[in-house]
Formats: sequence, structure tokens, C-alpha cells
Amino acid sequence: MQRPGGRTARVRTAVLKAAEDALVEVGFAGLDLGDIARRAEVGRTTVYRRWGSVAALLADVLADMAEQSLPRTRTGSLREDLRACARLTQRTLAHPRQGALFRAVLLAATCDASAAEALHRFYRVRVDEWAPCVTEAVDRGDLPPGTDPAEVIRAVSAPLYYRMLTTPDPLDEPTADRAATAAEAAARAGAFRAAQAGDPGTDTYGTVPPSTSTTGSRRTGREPR
Amino acid sequence: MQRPGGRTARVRTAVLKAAEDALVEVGFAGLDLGDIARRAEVGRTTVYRRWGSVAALLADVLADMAEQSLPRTRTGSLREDLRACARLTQRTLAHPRQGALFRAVLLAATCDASAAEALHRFYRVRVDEWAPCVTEAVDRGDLPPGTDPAEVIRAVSAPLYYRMLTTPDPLDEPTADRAATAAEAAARAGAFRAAQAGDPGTDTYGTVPPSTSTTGSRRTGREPR
DNA sequence: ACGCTAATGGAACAGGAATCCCGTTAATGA
DNA sequence: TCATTAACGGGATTCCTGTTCCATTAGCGT
Repeated sequence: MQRPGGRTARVRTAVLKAAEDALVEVGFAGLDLGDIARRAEVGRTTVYRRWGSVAALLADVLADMAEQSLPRTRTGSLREDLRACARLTQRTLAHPRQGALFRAVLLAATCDASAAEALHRFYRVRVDEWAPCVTEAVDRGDLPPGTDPAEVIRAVSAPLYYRMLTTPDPLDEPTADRAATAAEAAARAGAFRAAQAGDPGTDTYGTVPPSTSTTGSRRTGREPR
Repeated sequence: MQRPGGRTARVRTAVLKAAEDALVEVGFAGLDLGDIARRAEVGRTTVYRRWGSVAALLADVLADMAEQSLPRTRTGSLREDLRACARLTQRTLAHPRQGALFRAVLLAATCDASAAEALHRFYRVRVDEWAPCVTEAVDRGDLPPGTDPAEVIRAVSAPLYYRMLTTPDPLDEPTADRAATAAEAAARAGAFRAAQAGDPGTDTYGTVPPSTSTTGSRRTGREPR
């Protein structure tokens, strides 16, 4: 028989809070379940038993956070909607507490399956929350029919995450606005329409090497960008 | 007196190789310098002395990788250039070995200053490598004057990284092509021109709350997207 | 070739995180 | 209100990572 009431819930709240605090203070690498238990004034054993690892604990933090998410704003304009979406992402990532949290969960997700699943669910929910503004724009005729709403929303946030991860530059509002503008422009141009047959250019890549399989190690040169 | 020759270089090579192997096999979370030393058939002491931490070692792996990067392809078409760029990124991230490596270094960068610096330098170099194709497109008149080359290149990769991190979906070639198409469309529409005064829309955000400072915690609701 | 010493590697040591054991506390339902 | 037992908490224990010490190896200059 499970006992989610009273004490158990209190302990969970205290530990999640302590985990966030610890994360902001010492960073992801410095997280230690024993330390978190101390901050939460809870027995070490309890934390180890209920969560077992930093990644699992962060997954729970994310799940808790997801329940508190805000509804999207609703303007009547695609431009304004996307800008609001971008600003929200920018503000969240730039926020000292929430930003640290998101970076940490992104990290944890690449190491731990439960954290990855929690993260994926979180983003699925968030995209679904904002997708309607794209659908409405399509209905209004502002965007071409067949535009994939989720892709547009993802296109708004992607540059912000990429910038956060790969450059030392701060995430400011102009950056957010630029991301929104770019996503809107691409959407208007039909870049996010669902794959349609005969799209010119999809079959004419003369310069890209075959790359039959990514498994082959015929070349040692690496190359992302 | 320093002795970069012979044995030292051999040890470095063996350790970096072993680190990559270990990364692919046990993942970032499971990395252990002792284990890496064992794989490299090198004394633990040596690894601890020369690198000291997983993050520092990964930074060195990244530096080593950067030296082996391939030059960009050169077609005469912006569309083809961006597609090649996107495909290269996609192929790299989807590659079992290199993909794991990049994810790990991204992680390490958020925990360790030296890894972060190595990562930033790496992406700066990569962007600089590809930026010319945008500059050339501007010169040809394919893109509006004032277009920021680096931003266009980053816009190509951003969706791929975002997808890799936030969804369980595989990174395939259609995804890469879509990213290239979207970046091109946005660039053509002038979304990446350097900030110019009087850009209509930049000053008319009626729905976005003030958000004077991101530090304030007046609301507990969180919200990325 | 030879000597100097940077660099390595084995082994012992230390510190701390994760686990286990078991008594205590307090939610839950009758 | 009371019995039941899920869940907690403190302390001992184990395991393992990272450090230190010192002997050995092998670049490097002469």
C-alpha cells in the first residue's frame, strides 16, 4: 500500500527544493545526494532510496516543474505570439535559477534514461502548448497550408539553446527577437510544410559525399559546426 | 624543459583514444579516469597528473578533434552550401562515436571552464569555416546586404542540436535538409541582417510582460518551451 | 654514447560517496 | 482511538575514486 500523503510529500518537496538550491550554488558537477539530504534536513538514506541518483532526482525536479508551467500568451498576431514564445524561452534560460536547472536536466538526460524521458515529455507538452498559435496563423492564411506547427515552435527556441550551449555570449532579448523573426520568416516561406513529393532540390545534392552509413569509420576527420 | 616528443605524445594519443572508447561504451556519466588509464595501458597516475578531471580530458579530446576537421565543401550555390553544412552536422551528431563525443563535451562544458573554452573555440572555428559561403551569397546578391554570416551558419545547426537534445527522434537527412531550407529562407527574408534602427515590430510588444529583470522571482511558474 | 631529468607507473594511502542494517516515526484504515 | 506497516533516519560498513611517494623508464642535449 502506497502512502503519498503527509510526510512523504513533505519530504519530496523539501528534497526537490534542496536539489534546486544545491544546483544553483554548486552546479551540476558538484551535486551530491548526501549534501542535498543535509540541505533538505532529511536522512541520506531516504534520498538514496527514493531517487538513487542525481539524474533521477533531476528528472523528478523537471516533472515537478512541468506541473507549474504557465499557459502561453495569446495575441492575435503570429509575430507577437512567436516573439512572446522566444522571450519566454530566453527569460527562462537566462534566469539564474531556472537556467541552471535546464542546463542540468539537459545534461542529465544524456546520461540517464529516466531523465531523458522526463525531458522529452516536458518539451512535448510545451510545444503542444504553443503550437496552436501556428495553427491559427495557418487558418488565418498567414502561413502556408500544411505548415508543421511543432516545427515552427521548435525553430523559435532552437537558436537560443544552441547559443547558450556553444557560445559564451549572453542570451538577451534581441537574440530572442531575432530567433522569432527568423522562425516566422522561414515559416512564411514554407520551410516547415510537411514533406511533399517533388520538392525541387531534395534530390540534387552533387557536392555532399555519399555517406551511406554513419557507422563506417573510413575517415577519421570529424566535423560538426 | 618540456618533452613533447616520443613517449609523451604516444601516451596522449593512447589516452585520448581510450577516452573516446570509454565514452562510447559507458557514456559520460560512467567515465572514470582510472578506467581510461587501464584501457590506454597507461598508469593511472599519469592520467590524473596530466589531465586531472574528466572535463579537462574531454576538452583535450575536443582540441585534438578540432585539428582534424575537414574543410567545407564549396559549391556555387547558397542552397547547396547550406545543405552540405547541415548534412555534415547531422552526420556528425548521428554518428555513434562522434555524436556521443559531442554530447559529452557539451555536458562537460557546462561544468568545467576549460572544457567550455575549448568548446567555444571549436564552434568559433567551425562557424568561421563556413561563414564565407554566406558572404559569397551576399556578394552575389542572393542574400540582403548586412546579413550576418555567422548567424546564418548557426541557424543551420541549431535545430539539429535542439532536436537531438529535446526529442527522442532520430537525426536524419530530411531533418538536416529542413534546417538548411529554413535557415536559407530566413536569411533571404533578411532575418539575419545586423540590427538596424527602426526595424518595425521591434518596439511593439504589447503582450509580453515587462520582465525588467530576470533575477526577480515574483512568479514561481516556470516556462521554457 | 652518456648523463641529466622530465615523465611515467606501481603501490600504498586517504577521503568520501553509496549501501546496508535496524530501530523509530507517523500515515492509513478500521 | 488503535493496530498495522510504509517510510524515514542514524550509524556502521563497503567500495571506489583520487592523491601521494618513490623507484624506473626513456626523451633530449652534449
